[in-house]
Amino acid sequence: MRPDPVTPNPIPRDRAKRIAARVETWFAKNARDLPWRTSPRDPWMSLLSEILAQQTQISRVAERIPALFSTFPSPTHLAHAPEQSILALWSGLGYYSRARNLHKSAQMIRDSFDGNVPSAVDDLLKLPGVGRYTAGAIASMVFNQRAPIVDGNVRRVIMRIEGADLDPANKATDQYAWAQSQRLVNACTSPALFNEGLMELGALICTPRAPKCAQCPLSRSCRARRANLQDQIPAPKKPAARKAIHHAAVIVTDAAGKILAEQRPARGLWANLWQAPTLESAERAPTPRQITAELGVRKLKPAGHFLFKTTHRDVHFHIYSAHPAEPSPGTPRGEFLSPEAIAAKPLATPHRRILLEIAPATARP
DNA sequence: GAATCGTGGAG
DNA sequence: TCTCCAAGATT
Repeated sequence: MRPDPVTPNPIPRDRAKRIAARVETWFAKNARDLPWRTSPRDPWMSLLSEILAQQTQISRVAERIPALFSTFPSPTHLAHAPEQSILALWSGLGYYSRARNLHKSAQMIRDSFDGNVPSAVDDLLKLPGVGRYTAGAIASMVFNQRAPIVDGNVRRVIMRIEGADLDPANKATDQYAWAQSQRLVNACTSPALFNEGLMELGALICTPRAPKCAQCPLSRSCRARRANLQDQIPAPKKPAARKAIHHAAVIVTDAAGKILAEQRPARGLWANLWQAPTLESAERAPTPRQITAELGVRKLKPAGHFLFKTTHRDVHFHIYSAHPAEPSPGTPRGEFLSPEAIAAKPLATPHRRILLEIAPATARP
């Protein structure tokens, strides 16, 4: 950390009141127009937007909310729909466990909360996929309760105004942020206005890089600014090491032009999503011999390759085309589907390209 | 409790 | 191109 760290102290009550009032005033004038910011707020649309917003930029959430909310206008609608239907709408968003948890949450809301999104933090925490932040966000922003929230924005704003140059990897830093968030929300006038305003301030003004201190309503109270440390707080986290892995994806086309697709395992990367039959290897690319043996296909032909990067892996995709083995004893995992049926499946993102772009371009029998 | 879970925007 | 990280949660 910095050679001269500032000691973290609880925000005094009068300072907290002053800061909260400035945030509320600023937010009343500077709030973005977002689909879920209706008056009054719809609790279900708010929950949808909060789940979507986990580790996802707000602009992308705003794009997706209309389709999701019109397809599932209430928890009950989603509770009665197949899991695949929400997964399909989630395509390309990442963190697909959010979609599966949301489906379970909708059923829990239907069965245990009379179809209404609960308002108490303790009840919200019972919903799968709803953690401390999301529970506090719904309780405060929708139901105006004095619940603290800490997301990336709030953590950054608090650390800066307090000049708290703490190790982001340290668990104590998290506790510190939650404690300060609680003191601030205790001192504000409207928890709904203040909490959402604090996040908005972090998103628009107190940004990770090049914060717009000249426009900030808290600049005079900001200790990082006073010490010209706003660019060093918070300190960056260590990047996660990425591992290379090889996937051999095989486009199998039958005589009728249908394409083989299989569902991925329920755990791990792209859990439950669909893909072209795939072999994975940590060391090297699977050989044609391994592929034909494992997948029970014939006439294997190379059809391209590309690199797909995720946070933790560099996935080298080796694409092949092939025909089904005849007769069928070895006939592979998955099922033959029309291109239209495949397009409607929740596809693992790289397989969207493989099955919808590369497959039509490969030769057919 | 460290590792895992995606994808894309912004600089 | 490369880094950082986004309205975090789960195991």
